[in-house]
Amino acid sequence: MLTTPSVTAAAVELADEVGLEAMTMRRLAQALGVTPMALYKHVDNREKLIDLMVDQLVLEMAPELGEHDPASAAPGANDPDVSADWRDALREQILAARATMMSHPWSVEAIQTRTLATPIVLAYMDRLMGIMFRGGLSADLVHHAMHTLSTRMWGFTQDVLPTPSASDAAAESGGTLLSEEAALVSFAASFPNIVRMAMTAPGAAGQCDADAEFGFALDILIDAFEQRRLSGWSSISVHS
Amino acid sequence: MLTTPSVTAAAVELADEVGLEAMTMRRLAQALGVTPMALYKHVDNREKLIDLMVDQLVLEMAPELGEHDPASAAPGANDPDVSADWRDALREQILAARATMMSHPWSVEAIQTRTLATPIVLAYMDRLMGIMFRGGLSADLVHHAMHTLSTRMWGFTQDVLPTPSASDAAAESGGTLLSEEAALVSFAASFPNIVRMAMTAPGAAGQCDADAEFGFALDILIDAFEQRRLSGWSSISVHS
DNA sequence: ACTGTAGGTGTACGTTGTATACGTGTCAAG
DNA sequence: CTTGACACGTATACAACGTACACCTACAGT
Repeated sequence: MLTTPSVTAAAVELADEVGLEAMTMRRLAQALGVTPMALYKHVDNREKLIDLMVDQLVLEMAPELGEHDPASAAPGANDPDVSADWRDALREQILAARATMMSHPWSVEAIQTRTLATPIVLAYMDRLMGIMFRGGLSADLVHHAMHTLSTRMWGFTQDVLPTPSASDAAAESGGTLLSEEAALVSFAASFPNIVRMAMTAPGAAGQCDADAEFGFALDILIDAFEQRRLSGWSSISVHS
Repeated sequence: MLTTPSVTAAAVELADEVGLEAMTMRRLAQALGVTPMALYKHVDNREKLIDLMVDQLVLEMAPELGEHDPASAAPGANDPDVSADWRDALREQILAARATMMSHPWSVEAIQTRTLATPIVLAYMDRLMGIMFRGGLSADLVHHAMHTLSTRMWGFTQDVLPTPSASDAAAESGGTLLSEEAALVSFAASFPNIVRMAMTAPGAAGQCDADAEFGFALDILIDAFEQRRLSGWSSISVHS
């Protein structure tokens, strides 16, 4: 028999295989050996289903967030231990998120298209804020930090650095057909800085280490937050 | 008569009004007083059309990038003047991008879904890198900086901080119907840190100043890059 | 035994992107 | 002047999508 969790799990599995866009209600139904409309007895619609998928992801990376009983839970029950520095705790949590997200390629698109947060998502964010509060950050700073982290709090960044193929450069050169080599020369003339970066940066000639890039950026942010905590930063004094 | 630029311009205008998703080929054709299939004489398909729309946006915010003649252009022709500090130049460029992007709400979604960079997009990135190179950053650091900027180099960040309504909290409390007030209490019990942040942070009670948040984050990053430039940072020494 | 309901099916509608075939006006070559 | 190719818009059609609606059917509670 179908249940909401079983449908969600199947949806996750299907999205893992074929991607989010190709995870259609019809294909999902077929994968479950069932009629498309059967899904709607357990799921409001496709959007809500994706909400559920994201929830499952969050639970996968932080199972504690599942036992969520607002009535009986003591405040702060979500909060993980922070014996060490809050910075380590935050980094660790975010890298855990990253590990999960990276194993489900569709999660990036899924999260970016969510408009409303589910309780589980809220619990995750609450946990992140808890770490910062216990680290001594002001509410003001926590607020700015959460905005600054943006999608990085989910362990990913939208990569916006394309690796254009040589054929792109060829296509770009006014329709003139060029050899691959000539195309590269033309490309270098047009975008000298891109070429300079690609040729000179260590490891950038091949593909770069996404984890290292992520860690680089994350450390910058966390260190900046700590620095502002120490100096008693406040958004008010900054106002123009 | 229809032309590729006129179709693109109409698409931008339509997307401005109804959003990217609602900018369908049929509606666009109707807006142009033409049959849907007529568009395909000037545009490969919907995805490519969105590419063109993004190009138009980039040209809107940096018209110089349009005169792009690889054969005759001297290397560095794209590069803006950097009489002042490279940091100011970079910030200025990115804030200019932000101004354009914010006036076209669909641009965020559009950019995030692009997979391949057009020459104009490459020219924009090349220009950003040029600013950094002329500021004295190493290729290594420029590379990391571009990754770290991520979508922020386009002047936006995906906001991932929801403002859940009270009804969400009610819906979340096990299906029990609660008064709005009771729902808020329940919410506070479940997500103490979110509530603490919302109640305490200046301006966070209402809605927060997105421009200020963006500037806060951007300054953190730019300052961090400068700091690493000064200390002769290299990615190699960092490797675990 | 009766009846409501949970959970599945079947059919159908409106909407999407776009392939294919068809016109028709313009302009260049013979 | 004719002709024929080509650029540009049209008409029709298809496959796929999400999902509303009506229906069946088996089991639970009275």
